[in-house]
Parts: sequence; structure tokens; C-alpha cells
Amino acid sequence: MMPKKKSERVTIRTVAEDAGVSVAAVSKVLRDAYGVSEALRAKVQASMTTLGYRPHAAARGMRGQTYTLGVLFSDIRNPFFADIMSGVNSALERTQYQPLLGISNSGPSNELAIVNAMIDRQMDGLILVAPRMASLEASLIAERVPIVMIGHHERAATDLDTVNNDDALGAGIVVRHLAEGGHRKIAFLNIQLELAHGFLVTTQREIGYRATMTELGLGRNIHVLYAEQTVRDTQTAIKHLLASKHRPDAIFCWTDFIAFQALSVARDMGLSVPGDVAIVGYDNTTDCDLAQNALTSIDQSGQVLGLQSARLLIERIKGRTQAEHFVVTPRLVVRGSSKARSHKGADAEG
Amino acid sequence: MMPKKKSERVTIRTVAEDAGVSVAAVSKVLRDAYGVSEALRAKVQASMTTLGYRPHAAARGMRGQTYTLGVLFSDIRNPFFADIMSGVNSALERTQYQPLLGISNSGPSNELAIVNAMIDRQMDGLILVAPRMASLEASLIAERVPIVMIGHHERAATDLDTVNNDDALGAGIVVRHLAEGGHRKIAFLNIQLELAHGFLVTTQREIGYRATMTELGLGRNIHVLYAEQTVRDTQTAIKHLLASKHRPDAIFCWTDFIAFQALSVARDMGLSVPGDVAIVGYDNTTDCDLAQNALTSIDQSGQVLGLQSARLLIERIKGRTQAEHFVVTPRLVVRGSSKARSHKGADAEG
DNA sequence: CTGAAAGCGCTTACAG
DNA sequence: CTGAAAGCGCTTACAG
Repeated sequence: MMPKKKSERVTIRTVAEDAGVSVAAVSKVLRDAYGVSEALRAKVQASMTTLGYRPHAAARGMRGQTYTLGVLFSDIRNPFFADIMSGVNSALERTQYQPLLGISNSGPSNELAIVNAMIDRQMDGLILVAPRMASLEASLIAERVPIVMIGHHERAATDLDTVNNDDALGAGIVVRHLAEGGHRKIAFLNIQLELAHGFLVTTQREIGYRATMTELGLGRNIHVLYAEQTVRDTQTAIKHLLASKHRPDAIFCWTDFIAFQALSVARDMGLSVPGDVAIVGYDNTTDCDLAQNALTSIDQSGQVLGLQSARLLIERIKGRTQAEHFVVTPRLVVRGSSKARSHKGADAEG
Repeated sequence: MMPKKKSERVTIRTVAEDAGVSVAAVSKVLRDAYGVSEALRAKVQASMTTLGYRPHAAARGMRGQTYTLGVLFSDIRNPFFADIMSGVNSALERTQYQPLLGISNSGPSNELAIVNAMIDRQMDGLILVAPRMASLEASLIAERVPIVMIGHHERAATDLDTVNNDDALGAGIVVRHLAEGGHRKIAFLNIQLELAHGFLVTTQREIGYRATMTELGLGRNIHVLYAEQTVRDTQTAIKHLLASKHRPDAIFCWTDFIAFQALSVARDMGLSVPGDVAIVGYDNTTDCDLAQNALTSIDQSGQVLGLQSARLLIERIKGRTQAEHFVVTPRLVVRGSSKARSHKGADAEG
């Protein structure tokens, strides 16, 4: 019947008493702050271990850091995010920082709500993977908390860091690969956005697609379709495209997730891939390797992106004020879904 | 050049001054506590809105709740978890609670580290989806913080709540379905675990599989394979199985994620599904619908599980001490991967 | 129904 | 190098 929670908690004060030092000294050891002798540090650490001391994050958050980093994902279904998370985790492995995820399945307004919730919880910094977020909004958030954005090409931003692969280049690589395989009528399937700004990954991919098509003399075959990020909308768009008189030779989907839908629709319609239509995705998620998908895709090294963003964020938290913009070079991974169409040659038409 | 952060923050005190009431009164409005007049509440809320007040979660956490719920996922790649999360989100939509995810890709020891990090951050309660966690460990955690476990059949637990589908029943339904389709040599592909306890989902599925096989007179065909949760291990196990002299008619995989690998291996080996071998999964994740998968699976209503666990958790936080164990009835969704083998009849052998 | 005051467990200047 | 004291923004008894 002893009173629960009554002086049960081991605090910094308990540790201080046990070690025979001041509360301030314990705090310094806890924070790895300068100005503590090795002897004192050792004593304190011994006491912490003996007593099983755990720092109270809320209390730390009142004055200093919470050692918590927020990660915002706009979508948890896309397996690409798992790669990013794995990179974040490994970057933080031996640090005091704990990453915690917020998931916003229901669009931009929800994204802001989660960001606010993270700021309310005094998180030290945020990694935002929110491809639909407006540029202005990102700046406003950056005024309140250090942030790193993945999938936002804010090259000129000074108040926040960005981590990306070169999406325009990646899209160009895809188009070139398909053209070399004899494909001419290459369509691009993009996501429907309210505001299509140049800094968005999807827009960058579209820019790369258009530029390379033109460059290869395939300008007249440029065909961009937009669909909402729902299964129904996506499948409908693909169905229309594949049923039309001017069916494309190849469909380049802005992300694997959509490309898997395209494979499904093509199969349902009795079309062979890549015989009737080649299909290429983006992200090189693990499912691309499955034989039933065998999806050609662009590897943008999600793990590297995650790792790098966590590192940059911690640098920011520790005081860096200069912005950094990290860009990874994308890499094509060819699989069955885009094998060469024919041997008629790979020279451009017109 | 005004001093940043200097009295800039709008606190409960600012609001109190603006509204002309006491700090305690504002706190009560914030917490929806009893004993405040409508007039006072209105005044305070008006001030909050005007000043753009946001509660400081760390400060709240010092004395009361943080309104933060932790969700632990052992794996972010399995799309089933997205269903759970979607349920959790909708349950918390109109509440003050914010769910934050921790991801432990690297096994049980990491799971505990994340749970500790969540407790350190004074989260009000946790939802654990950690199929490999030991029973004792769960109890120890439950002593420190309210928890709900998904995927743990701790029917007798009094200190924590559980939310599950009836895994043994689900597995039985699969076996029955395959047997009715003329399959006799039905193998079960399970995950490799250090401790296979009866409360784990995977064990429950195996129990259901064995019992139903026996019941249908197929006891001599019982064949259980174990593989680690990695692509390489899984594929190797499946390859061995499909290449053996006594190749099964059907493989029942403990989760869709593994079943997709099985489809891939079968295809690579030139086997037709379901002609040469039928394949069935568990979870009915969205990818089952893709034509290239067309995977028969068991729907255990991930969204309902998530919704229910969030509700139960909040009840616990609000004071319920009686344990609740919620069980959903699983439902078979038949697709192409398990079409009937032949018309030789569906009667049992021997 | 309303408010003044103590205190949650830390960190941060500031003295010594 | 070490420590005493103030204070972060709330909640919680306790009085009125």
C-alpha cells in the first residue's frame, strides 16, 4: 500500500544526492556540456546507471531541447517512405534524438495541423516529406522551427535545407531509355495538383520529360495525363489512355505506386508489357523486384535522402544558419517492363 | 532588432490578462474541466483565438497529460499498418490527441528503446503493433503507461487491452477454402521466431492451420515452413518448397507481404498460379487487388482494429481499469490466386 | 464559480 | 570546475 508515484521517480535531484554533487552538475553531464571534470562525470554516470535514471523529456523541453525530431509523411502507403525512414533511423542511431512520425493521409490542411502539433510538442526540428505543400507555407514553418524538406526543390531557400534527387534528370533518363528501346509515343502520368509549382518533384519530373522528348525530336508525342492520387482515379485515367486510338508505346509514371496500377490495368485489358506498352516508374521501391511487376524504375536512394536530411537537420539545430541543398544523382534500374520494343533501330523520328 | 523570443510567446498568462481572468481559469477552459461558467469560457476562448494561443505541450506534460499517443510499428513496409494507422487517425480526428509513430525495423531490442523514448516523452498511452514482443515485456510496459496491443492474443491480460482478429479462425477459413477448391497438399509459410508463444498472431494462425488440416482429414499433409522476415530468406524457403519432389498444391502465407514473394518465385520458376500452386495471404492489403497479384487473402479490417485500439486507449487514459479484449471476425476475399484446382470433387482424402 | 500559490523536472545565466 | 537560484508554462489542490 505504499503511495504510488510518491517520490518514486528518479529525477536529476535524486541522482545529484546519490552522487553527492549539485543538480546543475548532473544537468551538465546529461547534456554533455562543457566544464565538468572526468571524475564528476564518472560519479554522476555511475549514479544514473544505479538508479536507472531516465531524463524527463517534457521538463527538458521547458527550458532546452526535447531531443525529438518530427518526420512528416504525406502518405504511409508509398513504400518509398520506408526507405527514407530507414535512412533517418540509421543517422540517429547513436544520438539522443528520437524520430517520431506524423502521417497526413488527408491532404495539405491536415499536414499543417500535424506540423503545428509537432511544434506544440517542442520538437527540435522537422523533416517534411510533403510534396504538395506550398512554398510559402514551408517558409512560415521554417520561421518557427528548423526544417529539412525532401521532395521540394527550393534551391533558393535560405531559411531551410532541402534534400532531393535530380528529378528532371531522372525523368530525362527514363525518356532516353525508352526512346533507345524503340518507343516513340511516350506518355507521362502525373499527379493532379491544385498548384503545380516548379519546386515540386512531380513538376520537375514533368519538366525533364518534356525537355527530353523535345530534345529527341519527339516533341509532337508529348502527352501528359493528370490523375488524383486515388486508386479509382488513377486506374480510370490509365484505362482511358490505353483504350484510346492513339495508344502510347510507353507510359512513364511519376511514381512506382502508380506504375503498379498501370501494370494491373494493362493486364486486365489483355495488353502485354512491354510488348504492347512499356511501363516505367520512379523510386525503385522493393516491389519493383517482384517478378509479377519487374518494373523498370529510377533509384533515387531513399535511404541516402533520409540519412542526409537527418544530418542536415541536426546541424541546423546545433546552429548552422547557412542553407544547404543536397542533391543525389538518380540511377536507372532496367527490368522487364521496359524491354526494347523492336530492332527497327533507335534513331529518332521526324 | 527587437529581441526575438522575448515575451513573444503567447502563454496561458497572456490569455488570462487579455480575458481579464485568472491563469487557473484559462487552464480549466483548456482542459474542458468542470466548474467554469459559459460566460468565462466564451471570454477565454475569444482571447485564445485573437492571440493565436497554442498550448505548450511540454509544460502540460510536466503536470498533466501531453495529449500525445505513441504508436509503435515493428515494420513500416507492410501496407497493413497503413490500414491500422488510418483507423487510429480517424478515431482521434476530433480530439486533442495527436498520434505519433515510432518505427522499429531492427527487432525487439529496438522496440523497447522506442517504447522507452515514448515514455520518456510522457506520452499518455501507447498502441503497440509488435508481433514479436514477449508477453512479460508487455506487462512491464503496461505498469508504466496505458497500452493497447494489436496482434497479441493476451486474452487473460488484466493490465492491458488487446485488439485482434480471430487469427486461428482466419487460418481455418483459408484451409477450408483451399480444400474445397480441391487442394490437398497445403503448406503453411510462417515467420521464424525465437519464442513462438501462443499469444502471437503467427502462432495463432499456425494453430488454426494445423487444427483445420487435421479436421479435414489432411493431417498427414501438414507442412509448416519457417523463414526470417527478409526477402532473401523468404524467397529461398519458397524456392526449396516449390522445387521439392513433394511440391504442395497450395501455399498459405502468414501475411500478404510474404505471399507476394511467393507469387514472384512461382513465376520465376515458370509455375502457374493457381494451376500449379495456389497461393493465399493474410491481411487483404490493397496490393491484393492488383491484377498481377490477384491474391486471395483474409480481411481482418485493419482500419477497425486501429480505430478500436485508439478508443480503448483513451478510455484507459481516462481511468478505466478493467481490461478489454476486442476481437474482429476475419473474412475471406477470394481472387485469382486460389481458384479451384479441378473438379475431381472436394471430399477429403483417407 | 473563480483565483493565488505551489510545484512538476529540468536548463541557464550567474557567482564562487 | 562546481553550485544556488530563478524560471520555463502549465496543472492541481486549496481557499474564498
